Amino acid sequence: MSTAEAARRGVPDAAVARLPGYLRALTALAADDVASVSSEELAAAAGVSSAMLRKDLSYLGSYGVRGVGYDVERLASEIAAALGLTQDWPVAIVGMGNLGRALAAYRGFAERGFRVIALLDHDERVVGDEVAGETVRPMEDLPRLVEEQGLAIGVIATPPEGAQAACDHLVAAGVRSVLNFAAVVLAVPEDVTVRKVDLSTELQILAFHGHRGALAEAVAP
Amino acid sequence: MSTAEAARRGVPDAAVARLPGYLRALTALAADDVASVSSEELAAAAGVSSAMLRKDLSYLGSYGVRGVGYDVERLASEIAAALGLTQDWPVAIVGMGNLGRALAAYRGFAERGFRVIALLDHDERVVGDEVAGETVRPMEDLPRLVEEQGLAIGVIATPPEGAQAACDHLVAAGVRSVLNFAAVVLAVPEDVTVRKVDLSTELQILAFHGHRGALAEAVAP
DNA sequence: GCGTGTGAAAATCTTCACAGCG
DNA sequence: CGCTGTGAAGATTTTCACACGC
Repeated sequence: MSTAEAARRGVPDAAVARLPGYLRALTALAADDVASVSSEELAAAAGVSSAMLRKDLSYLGSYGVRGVGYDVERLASEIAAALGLTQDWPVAIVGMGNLGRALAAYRGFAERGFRVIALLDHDERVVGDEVAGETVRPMEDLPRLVEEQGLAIGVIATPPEGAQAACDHLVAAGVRSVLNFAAVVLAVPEDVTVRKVDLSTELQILAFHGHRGALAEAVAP
Repeated sequence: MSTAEAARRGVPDAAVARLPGYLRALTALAADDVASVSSEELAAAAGVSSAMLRKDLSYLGSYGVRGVGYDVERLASEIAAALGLTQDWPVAIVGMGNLGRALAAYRGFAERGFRVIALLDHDERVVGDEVAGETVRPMEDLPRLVEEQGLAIGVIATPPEGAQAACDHLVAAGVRSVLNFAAVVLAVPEDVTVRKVDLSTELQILAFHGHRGALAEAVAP
């Protein structure tokens, strides 16, 4: 089974969400010149069970050697291929407030082919500003960025009120992948994928667990 | 069934993860002076199905009225109680690099009882700096922050290399909830809850879907 | 009548455990 | 022999559909 075939079939969402973790662990191993790794070792490095790791990898194909393990380089490139990281992913950040500026300065994008090609804001008072060495552009530039530079991913870092409008602009221009940092639910056509990153939600989930732990302790100390 | 009882029993993790979304939608409705809402309406606002919303709420108790819907204020306070948001949650941010500084300046924490009470860094050249109006403290202050100020949540914004050490410091001081922005898997005792926020993982998942969409199109246009 | 609350069914995800292959 | 790959079992999550109570 080729990687392309595997990708075309259904790799379960839960498995896809773990692939970046495996890839990171493999990259770290490769940097330490480790050539081969067992499912047990790799699973430990990625923080999952070995059974789950093997099952996840089986959705991509059979890239291990029984009785031996996985070739680190080989497996890393298979996972990268499955995730679509052999191509370039031009990214635009929309919304140049506190968060947008922090993201623009963040170097984490550069890895793995995610290239920030534009910073945008709908506020004409912000357009033209210099942020992280780039000039902030108006939203009207989006269609050209998609057509001429293959813009594929939009990052929304606007205040909640402006997020849906920003998203609509991105979608209208042809962007089909959106990473949303704003605390709102975005409405999009079904061929558009949205993922949400929300600090406040994460803190509230932590609060639940902290709270629950305290309760459990009070009941059965 | 009281909220405390419900919290003590198992609310499924998947349901807990959605409660903050419901709470946000309810807060928005309350701000618009909406007094009552149906599961259909609230579900739409939170981006889930109405069946799922009702099931999730049923884990907390029966706070709706058949044939009518939910009282917005009442439901909001029940969910807040279930999440443990009636108490204060002092937060410390560890790591004053780019990301840590952005988080320190971010106002989103202030909501819902999450109060940033300290900014820390292990680098003595950074300790003493002024960030967002606060003086950066050394890691050694952690035990005192836990004892004297009830520090409950640690946010790790260090580079990957320093994340495990930062986490160990937090755990040793008695913090049992950690929000990890560093791209590593943290090892913690099992009574500590860790949640991870990772830009790079999210982008890779988006790449998978973008890639997959393109493949599907190539096969069956 | 209407919309909640909930058993039961369906779908999805995780773990188990071992056959199979190098 | 050792470790992968995988059916089958088990657990969890989501959806369905309708009884129930205001």
